[in-house]
Amino acid sequence: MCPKETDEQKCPDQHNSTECAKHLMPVRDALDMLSGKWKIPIIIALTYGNYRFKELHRQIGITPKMLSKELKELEMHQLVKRTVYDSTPVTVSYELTPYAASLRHVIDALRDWGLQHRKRLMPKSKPAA
Amino acid sequence: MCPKETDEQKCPDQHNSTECAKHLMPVRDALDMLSGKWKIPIIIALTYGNYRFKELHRQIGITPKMLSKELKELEMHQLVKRTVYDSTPVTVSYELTPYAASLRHVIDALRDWGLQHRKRLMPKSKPAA
DNA sequence: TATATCGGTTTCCTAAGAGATACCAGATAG
DNA sequence: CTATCTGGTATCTCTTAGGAAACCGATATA
Repeated sequence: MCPKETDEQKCPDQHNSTECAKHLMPVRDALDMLSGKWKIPIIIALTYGNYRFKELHRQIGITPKMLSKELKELEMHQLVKRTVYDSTPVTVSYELTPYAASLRHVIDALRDWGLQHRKRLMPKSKPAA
Repeated sequence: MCPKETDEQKCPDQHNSTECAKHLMPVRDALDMLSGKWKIPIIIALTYGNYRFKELHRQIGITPKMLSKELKELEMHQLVKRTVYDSTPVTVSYELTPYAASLRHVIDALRDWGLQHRKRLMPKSKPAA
């Protein structure tokens, strides 16, 4: 999101496109923050407490490369705080910032809709095997 | 989502992984329905009224291939209704189903968070140029 | 001296997402 | 007879997301 906003998306021509961008852009911003394979698992893991890098790596099964990338993004967006302890070997702890709590409502909305949608589309099949 | 659920995601080992999947899977489901470049633009366009295929194509600037794919998915998920009129040439109209209204709350939550997040991260820069 | 730990980074690779372009059949308008 | 409209498909290409594996320097343990 932040670096540049050349993201030119068109829209129905009832409304001019800046008007439309104003509707789309924030949704895109939020979605960019949550989509991808690992953001939600990481955030949910961190709601249960602080974790060190290798702990996250092992526990959610993400490769170090992805984990490093995702954590950097989350930190840039002020959702995660990174703390280095100069123990030996160094340990680095990751925790959610208080601001991250603001995502709660969004994630809840997603989960609620996802739950009822699954029920609607597969009424009697396997209940989350 | 629907076809198969082999999507094995791990999770912090405080909770067993089925427990954790129960948290993650619905969020994934919802996110799958909304992420990607075109779902939201299409849905928002259709909230302003019915559109024919070529109209959507021209107005939101999506290629026919992608549009076709996205509309099929939305229809499969009962969010969009497709109606064929045997005028000449045939016209096909797409509209949101009443069920699609259930997404309203989710999209609003995303937009609200996106708006305040943008303000937080870029307090005084360009206001959606 | 060898091995393991820590938090990453680097390189290589594949699969998926997405764009560009051409094309189709049927009918009508010029 | 040709061009144009419709709702799409098919093919080719490029870009991005993501995984696998090896590696790094510093330190501790065996």
